[in-house]
Amino acid sequence: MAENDCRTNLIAAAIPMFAAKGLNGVSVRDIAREAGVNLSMISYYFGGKEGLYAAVLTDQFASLLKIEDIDRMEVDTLQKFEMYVRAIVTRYREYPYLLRFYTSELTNPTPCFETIVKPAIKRVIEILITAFSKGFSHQEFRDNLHPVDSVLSLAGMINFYFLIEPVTEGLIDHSQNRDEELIRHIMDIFTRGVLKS
Amino acid sequence: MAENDCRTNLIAAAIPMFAAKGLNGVSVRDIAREAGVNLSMISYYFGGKEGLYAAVLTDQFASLLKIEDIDRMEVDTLQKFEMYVRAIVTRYREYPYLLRFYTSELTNPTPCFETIVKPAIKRVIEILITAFSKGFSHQEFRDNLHPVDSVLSLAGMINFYFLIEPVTEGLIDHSQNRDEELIRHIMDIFTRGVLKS
DNA sequence: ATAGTCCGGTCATTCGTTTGATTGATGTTG
DNA sequence: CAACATCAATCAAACGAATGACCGGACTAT
Repeated sequence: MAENDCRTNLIAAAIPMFAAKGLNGVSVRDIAREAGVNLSMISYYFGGKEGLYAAVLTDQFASLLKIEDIDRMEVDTLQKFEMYVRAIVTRYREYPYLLRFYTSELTNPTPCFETIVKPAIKRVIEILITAFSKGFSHQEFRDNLHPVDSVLSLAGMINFYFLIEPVTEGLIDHSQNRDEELIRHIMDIFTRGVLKS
Repeated sequence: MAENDCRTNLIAAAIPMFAAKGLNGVSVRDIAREAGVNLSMISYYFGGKEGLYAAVLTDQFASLLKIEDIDRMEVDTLQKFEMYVRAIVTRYREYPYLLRFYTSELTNPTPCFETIVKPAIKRVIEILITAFSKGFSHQEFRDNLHPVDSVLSLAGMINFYFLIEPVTEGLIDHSQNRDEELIRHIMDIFTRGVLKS
């Protein structure tokens, strides 16, 4: 049997459960049963329920840092923004539960917020601000734009689209088929919104 | 003694507690203690913990329906969008915990989501879509825009700004002083983003 | 009096954690 | 080679604490 099987099974089982109901909405017994593993393995491998939750969050948010790559690329500002939007969409498709942890921690923060979630999100926002400021100093954007507001507008458009899905599932097709159209749409509005004339 | 004092105190105490930690993150004993009220009053007035939570959500989301007014006003489409953004900002200032319930239910839905939260949010989105479609048929907006995507972009910009506050509090001033600048900024990007050339 | 309101106390569950025993694989020693 | 020791991994069982719900009685104002 593969080593660390218990550990792996526990994390795999915990991800969708914590994502759906939050840290306090799931019991360790439910997780252990779902993982097909003995209850005490949670304390054994993770030091307790919160440790398992922290391991899940670490796993999920590690993927977000692929966005670091954008910071190092030699492309123009608007291309960087499109790469960001594309990266977010890709992340949420690869990690269907990431956004749940993202917003759950923003709304009902646990001790993991300060240590895991906030640094990861902050890093992404800072990368966007840096990109915007560079374009701004090159006079690409309108003078009266505020870098943080502008960047948060873009981030809001793409993140909110996924967040609001439980409400809009009857109004619009949220499948992967439409991702390209969505990206084009958001970049279209944002580009015309910030570019000069 | 004021009538319904217990009931009122319980709701008032429960709002910030449920908002901060979610339905499962708070115990009825904590709420009762904070309200200065006997524990059994929760069952007496609300039939249990979930009943109290439902009462809190009903109270919070009732305020959102003031946005219905926008639907009936005889102003042009872009003005309606600005009224929406203004209404959202005003709601979040008057009800500092509304957004927490909003996103908490979107992320970790309770039985209240289908009955209280989803209908309220859906109604607001439909009002925006109606407004957009009207402007669209009047050829105000660019042809290749999708009504739902466009409307969600606007809603995303303003809602995400407040949602992300715990991360950006060091980067930008989130006080009420800057609300007008924020509204102008978002409307600026959105207007240029959707209007014809 | 009596209906509405409030309270202390208690119920059965469920919670997260811990214990002590057992397993099986590996290494060590005579 | 055989007997023993060591170790991490796993298990069933149990722990005490906390949970949400509820009961019967007491208070209060009409």
